[in-house]
Amino acid sequence: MILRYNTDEIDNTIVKKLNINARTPYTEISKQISKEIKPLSVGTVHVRVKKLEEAGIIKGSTLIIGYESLGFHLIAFVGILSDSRESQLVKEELKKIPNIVQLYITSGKYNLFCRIIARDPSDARDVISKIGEIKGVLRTESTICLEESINDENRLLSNILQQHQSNHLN
Amino acid sequence: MILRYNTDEIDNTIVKKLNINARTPYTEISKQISKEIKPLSVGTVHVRVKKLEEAGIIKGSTLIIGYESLGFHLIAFVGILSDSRESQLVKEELKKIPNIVQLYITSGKYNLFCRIIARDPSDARDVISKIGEIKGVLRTESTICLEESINDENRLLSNILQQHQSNHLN
DNA sequence: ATTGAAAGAGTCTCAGT
DNA sequence: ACTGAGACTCTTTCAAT
Repeated sequence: MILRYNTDEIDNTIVKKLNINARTPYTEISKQISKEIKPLSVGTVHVRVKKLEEAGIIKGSTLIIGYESLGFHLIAFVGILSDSRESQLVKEELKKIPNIVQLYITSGKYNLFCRIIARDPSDARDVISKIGEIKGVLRTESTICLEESINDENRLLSNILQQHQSNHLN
Repeated sequence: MILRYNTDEIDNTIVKKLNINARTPYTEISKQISKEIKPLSVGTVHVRVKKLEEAGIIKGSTLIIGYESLGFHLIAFVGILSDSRESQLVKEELKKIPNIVQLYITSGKYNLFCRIIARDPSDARDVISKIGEIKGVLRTESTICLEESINDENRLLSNILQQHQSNHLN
């Protein structure tokens, strides 16, 4: 259940700092906010983080992994056209492929659209073939990435939070 | 500088646990590995995390943000065809749009390919118009997402790490 | 590379405001 | 909603192995 919640400048600062480093100690957040905005105790930082979690704004924390360091150098986008009667089945088969890191049901040219991470062009070809061989998949169209310019899901965050309040939802 | 580094089962377990929750205490990781694999002190967990960071495998940690809770309900992929002589300029202009959370230079049908997060269809339309109005952009093609099935950059991780070693790089 | 210990730092809760 | 204090837990370093 997502609760209504209006964020203020203090929440925004907390989220921004934790977004840069999820292990930032709350004591340090408290110190910095006390200096930059207004005096704030550690206990309050703690309570605020809890509320942001309860509101569904902070869903958790995770590592930023260097896939390059692990030998994965290739990213591609794959549009999939599938038999609409088989779409549920196709989706389940796609979920079995670990290289698919994003998968969306889409409107427009394709029914499904995904982003894959692969070791190299040959590995990518294997993954794309595997997608093409799924029963119900009619056609795929791939876009190979040559260079990553932006990859940061939370890039929007500082812009949203500059508005000093979140939307009201239920 | 990325160093050569071979991960073992212990590194893999550390990465997996931190990936699920970046704030997992090292003491707890140490306890769990001691139970599941072999006795391991907290100090060693600490040293191993540091090495994984130095090797570029752990690049940092971040929050998982609930964009739905913040009023952002729409994801779209946008393929961009641009005048190749202006591509550097187009890229710089695209970087100014905060809704673009992924941006790649690509080969194939498009020169550039991006993924955007927007509040709603009308907001998405504004973002896509803004992209289309950039000098040097010839054409865009959008794919609107109806449903998110997978969105987890680190989904690959458990599969890679099951192999119990990383690739050798420099 | 790993340990165990120790000092310092951080977490988390709660009674009081 | 915030604070400050207290008990507990975690981090981080390091000499020893």
